[in-house]
Amino acid sequence: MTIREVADIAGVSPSAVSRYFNGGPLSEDKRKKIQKAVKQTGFAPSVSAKIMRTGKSGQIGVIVPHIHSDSFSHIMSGIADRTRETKYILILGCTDGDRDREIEYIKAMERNKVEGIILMGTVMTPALRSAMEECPVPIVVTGQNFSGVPCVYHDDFNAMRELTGRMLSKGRRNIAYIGVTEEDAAAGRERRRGVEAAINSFEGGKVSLTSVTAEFSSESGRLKMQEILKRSTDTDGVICASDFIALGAMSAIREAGKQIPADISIAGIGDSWADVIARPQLTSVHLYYKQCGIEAMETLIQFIEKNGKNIPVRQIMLGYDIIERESL
Amino acid sequence: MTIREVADIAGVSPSAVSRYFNGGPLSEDKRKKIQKAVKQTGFAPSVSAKIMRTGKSGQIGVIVPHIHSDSFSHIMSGIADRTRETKYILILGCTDGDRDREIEYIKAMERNKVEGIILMGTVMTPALRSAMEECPVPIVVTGQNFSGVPCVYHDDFNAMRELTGRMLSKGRRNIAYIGVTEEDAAAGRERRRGVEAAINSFEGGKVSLTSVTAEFSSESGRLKMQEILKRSTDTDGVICASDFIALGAMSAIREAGKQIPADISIAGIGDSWADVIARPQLTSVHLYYKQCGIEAMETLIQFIEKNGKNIPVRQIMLGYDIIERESL
DNA sequence: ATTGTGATTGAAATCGTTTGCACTAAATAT
DNA sequence: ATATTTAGTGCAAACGATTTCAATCACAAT
Repeated sequence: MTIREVADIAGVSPSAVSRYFNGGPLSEDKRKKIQKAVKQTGFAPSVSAKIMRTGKSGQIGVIVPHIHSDSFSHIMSGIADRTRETKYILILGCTDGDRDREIEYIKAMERNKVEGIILMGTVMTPALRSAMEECPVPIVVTGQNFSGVPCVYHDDFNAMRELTGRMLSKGRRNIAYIGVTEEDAAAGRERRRGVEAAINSFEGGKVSLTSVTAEFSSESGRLKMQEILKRSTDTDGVICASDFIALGAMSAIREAGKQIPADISIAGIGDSWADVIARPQLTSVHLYYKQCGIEAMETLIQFIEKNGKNIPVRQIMLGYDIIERESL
Repeated sequence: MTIREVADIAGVSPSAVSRYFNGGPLSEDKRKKIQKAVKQTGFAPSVSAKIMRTGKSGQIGVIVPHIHSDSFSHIMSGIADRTRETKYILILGCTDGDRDREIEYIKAMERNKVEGIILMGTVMTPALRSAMEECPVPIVVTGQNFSGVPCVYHDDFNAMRELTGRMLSKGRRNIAYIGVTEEDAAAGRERRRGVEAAINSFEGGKVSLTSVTAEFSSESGRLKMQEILKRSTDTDGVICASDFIALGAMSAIREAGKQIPADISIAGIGDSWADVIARPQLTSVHLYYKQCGIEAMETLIQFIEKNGKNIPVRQIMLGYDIIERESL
């Protein structure tokens, strides 16, 4: 079924039918006739022909490291929500944590004529930066503050600073921090800096800090906590760079026969739904993941509609909420 | 940059360049020249022009109710994994549980010339069935056994039957079942039937069963469990239609001052990662979600390549593993 | 009666590929 | 030596929309 056939049935020219769909000048008379023919045939214009002619695809690409993952899937959900209110459709690329694939997807999406890309950021490499610079379509990054690039991210630094401050104010003085790789600027560097800032600026007495680096998993958190408990027996507070890690660390603490929070208090970040399942319930920081997705989409759409011109790079930092539960 | 320009640079005809990419007859000489020109210009053929001409888009649509959700995101992850090994790209439609949107997406994807669709099934309505029948591209359903439609799903019935049997064999005789709406054939009807089958065929003595229906959430599980505890004080075993529900129910049991599993044992299904976070750890049934996604993609590709002709409808039922933990 | 105005209208060009076809030249079979 | 295949080649016609442009028409103003 083509626009020509519909035109024939309605007794008008193809141009008229096109105008019917895209809103050019059209008499009421023909509008009616076309409407009838369209309803009768169930005709819908071919998207690819439209792309060909106009160069606009109505497609937006999303690149995500892992689609299962509390944070990414919530961001995704925000993106999908906002997308639904628009004319755009979503193309998904899942890298499974492979950095080369990230770049491949940018190029593949470019070839598919997406109008914009949302990249859920993890680590920024030089190769990625140049791929982004070469990319002719706008890219918005989530979860990371990549300099010079539009992005929507969380206030990881202050979230961790305040969280740590909260722990210090409850009298804990021998803090352990279980972080993640510094390659991840947001979850790695910023969060660690937040913890350190809180400790360095604390004026209520002497405080010690031991830091270790873990993977993004519960099991890794457990292992690292075991190490810490073996090394420094006086640890009385643990801050973790993710809830996964924290929940694993809780197991280790319990296995070592210590009470939470009596002997050791602990907190994570991410406000995972499992936090309230754990006993004691885990104190955490709520990050606005879904909102992050919505704002990213918003930013991208603005970029696309304004053709990326005369519009300053927008970097949005979202706030956070400390959710105090039993573990602190 | 078009195929024509590259052809000019390489000093050949556009046809030759096309054949270079798609593998028609081509002399080694020209192949070299074209390769050089392509590398030099970084040319990649326009996808939409290709779609226009061939009618094949290389796109596969995925319709998902909620992208965050342990089960759906794992299926999605399987789909993405398998897709990566193919020439296809993924288009995502997230319905947020809206059934009308499910149908809208089928039509929208059809318009976008996807070559096939994977639909993560929840409830099959007459409207959905007719939308699927009218759809000219193949559709594979996951998680549900829709009659006459290719699908990949789990053996919900036997999973629950065996799980319940396991509980009975540990001496529990007053079973409560917290299910979900029967509209969902897999999670609702099949799982309930499995529980009932185990109880009806049990020959080791008298067994009682009380059933209630909950939502798919932890909070709902907690509320329903409170009801049950109020109603029948002798309940000594609880089976839940999801891990979420079970984890919520555990809270209620604990709040009522009962011990798990001493007073009441409990089990769920889904093998969520939070099961091992909970105390006691929750017994559950592992379902092969990721594999489900992989097989769905596999089935769909076969359908597409064979043009959907002369190929019997494939309905794949995947097995399960009962993961016995502390709560049983 | 003539001209000007503004709204409709359809013919035709265009977007960037793929592919059927006709054709050549070389290789093989008769 | 001739006939037949075979591989390689480029021309030109699609694919199905949008959009420019010139033509048409009704109507008002001169």
